[in-house]
Amino acid sequence: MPPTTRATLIEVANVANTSKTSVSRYFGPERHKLSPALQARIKQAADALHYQPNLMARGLKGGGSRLLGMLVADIRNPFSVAIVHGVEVAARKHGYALIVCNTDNDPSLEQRHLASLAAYQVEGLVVNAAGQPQQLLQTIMRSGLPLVLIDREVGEISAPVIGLDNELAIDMALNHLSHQGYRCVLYVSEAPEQASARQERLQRFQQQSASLGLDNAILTSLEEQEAIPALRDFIQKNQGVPCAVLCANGNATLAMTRCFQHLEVAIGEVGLIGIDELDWCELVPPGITTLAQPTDAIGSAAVTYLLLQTLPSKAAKEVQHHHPPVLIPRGSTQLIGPSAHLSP
Amino acid sequence: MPPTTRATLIEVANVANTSKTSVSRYFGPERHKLSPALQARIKQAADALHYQPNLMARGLKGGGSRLLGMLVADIRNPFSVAIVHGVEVAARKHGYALIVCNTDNDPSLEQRHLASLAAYQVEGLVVNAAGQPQQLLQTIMRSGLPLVLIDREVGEISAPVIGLDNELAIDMALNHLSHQGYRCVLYVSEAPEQASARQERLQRFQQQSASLGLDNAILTSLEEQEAIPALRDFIQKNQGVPCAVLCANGNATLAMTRCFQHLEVAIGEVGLIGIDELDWCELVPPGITTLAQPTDAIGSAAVTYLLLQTLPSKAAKEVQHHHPPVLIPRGSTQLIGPSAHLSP
DNA sequence: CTGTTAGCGCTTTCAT
DNA sequence: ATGAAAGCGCTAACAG
Repeated sequence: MPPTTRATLIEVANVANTSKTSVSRYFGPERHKLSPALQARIKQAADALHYQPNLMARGLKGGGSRLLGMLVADIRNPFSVAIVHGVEVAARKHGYALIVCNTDNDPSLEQRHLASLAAYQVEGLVVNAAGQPQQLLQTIMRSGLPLVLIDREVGEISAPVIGLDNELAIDMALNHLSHQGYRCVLYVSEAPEQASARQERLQRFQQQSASLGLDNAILTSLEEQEAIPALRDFIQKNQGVPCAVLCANGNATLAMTRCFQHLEVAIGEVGLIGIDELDWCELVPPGITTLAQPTDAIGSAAVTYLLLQTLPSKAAKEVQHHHPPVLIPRGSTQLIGPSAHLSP
Repeated sequence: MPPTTRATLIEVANVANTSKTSVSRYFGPERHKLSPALQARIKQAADALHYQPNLMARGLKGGGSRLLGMLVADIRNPFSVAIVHGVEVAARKHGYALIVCNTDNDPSLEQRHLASLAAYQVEGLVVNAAGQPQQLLQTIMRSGLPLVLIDREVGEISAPVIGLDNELAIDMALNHLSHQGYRCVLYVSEAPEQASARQERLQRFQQQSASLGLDNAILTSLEEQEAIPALRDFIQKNQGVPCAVLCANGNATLAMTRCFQHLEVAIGEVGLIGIDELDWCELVPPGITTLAQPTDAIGSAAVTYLLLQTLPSKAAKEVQHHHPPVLIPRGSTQLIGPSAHLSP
């Protein structure tokens, strides 16, 4: 028994006593052009040999690889995973398999992954960038490979960016906080350089908190050494005023929850709301209010967009780029205790 | 500018005024056999054309696809993701890319994915099974494709199963609980049929809890309708005796944490320990004790094992199959309050 | 060192 | 309705 031996078209053809062409037709979209008799013979032979068409070889000729590629900045981030899941489901629905590369936020790894995805002849690329691989993406786009960016722009790249409606998200958060009676809010985000979504959120926060008449402060580090004193100062400076913290993403929510606990600040008394819904947000008493991202919709939109580019050059502008979040109110933005449970 | 046009070996050869072979050599492991002058010419031509070798075509001849395939039962489970990450890192280290398929615990999807992974000519398969795709795996193995199972056996398949040392994990949990003063423990697991790891853990629990002289009870459902009354009854029946709950995996920990909160049972007073470390375990007061799985080690072992099978038929039995967990003690197994902080 | 010549497994005209 | 033959982009002997 030889080591790695998969049956080939030819072997099937021989066993079925016919030609390569017919077997090929049998496994392609032209099966109906074969006589029932031949079909039966081929089926039998193929089954007997456990034949599986070799997609690599198929891709080589004309057929295309039926592969989509995806680059993720951090696969251990639940948000990223949710997006991957969305993309994968959508890809499958269209008959594509997905090859996922995780860059662990390493720009050089990102470059290498990008190169190898191209090398694998993927027919489309979904990129959640860690760094700013402009050059590579530029040449990739020029080569005609459909490209979609998730969540983050990359330099001047003119590919569509699909993701959360960041402005809406900030507005919803701020309105909620304001409506719940908080008058002053600390915005917490990772360093916003290099990530357009972070910039958009931050900027909108600055505009809107002002126009809503909310006092505001900003923290752009999640390091405990910075975050803990920042939170403490924020609360002290605003004694008597109902304060809240708005976390720009799941990581920020995690970090700030730790800070609250470290400082023994009562969650809710000082409000806490975060973008990104996480398993545990309902578990940390009294429950953390979140804005959930519609990850499946985003993933699906990404794939739809890619595939549209493949087709005859439809304008393809019908794909939604900015997806609205869903507010999940919990105790962490309940200023007055368990009353007023029915906030809008 | 034609749509999807990647440069080919031949074009590079033409531009560089040389032959296919030389260009091929340049991109293969024999670059050093080319004169510096030729190398320079080729490099220049390749750069100018943005040439990327086509891995599909390469794989077709002899080279192999340099692809590993992985099947995951539930990609949204943090444990699975951690394993994927481990496998991916290890694969990359050996020069392989990883194509990940998520089955969403759907056996029929699992079948289809398995087939397409084979079709993509992956050189090895890491499978975290959802169902029991024995037949397919059987024929896949017979075809000579290296196969490794993660965490769960599949029927009679004789592939190695790599994962946690389940018996050790249960022993560690029970010893810890016992040492902390708990005398009676409820074991919570999802339905153990179909998943060998669950069976092993459950069985070991039954043996060891008995031999340690601990009272025990078992719950094999995470549904609130069953779990809440079960937990309540368990506590009531053992009033006066220090009770604890042992969760067989992350899902169980999540579910039971909800139950504790629902019933307003104080975590710690009734102990709580779970297999699988999760982000939020330190956040739910007073912190939930866990046994962390060494996911990177498991992923790495899986890849190592696959690759060993590829090589000359070394016995390859040196790969570790059962990996020890790491105990992370927290407040949830602190029976007496914040004293005795230095448990072993 | 470099080029020539066969294919790899499959699809696809173009005949029959 | 079926088959023969010509590649797809690349690697791998085998000459020079």
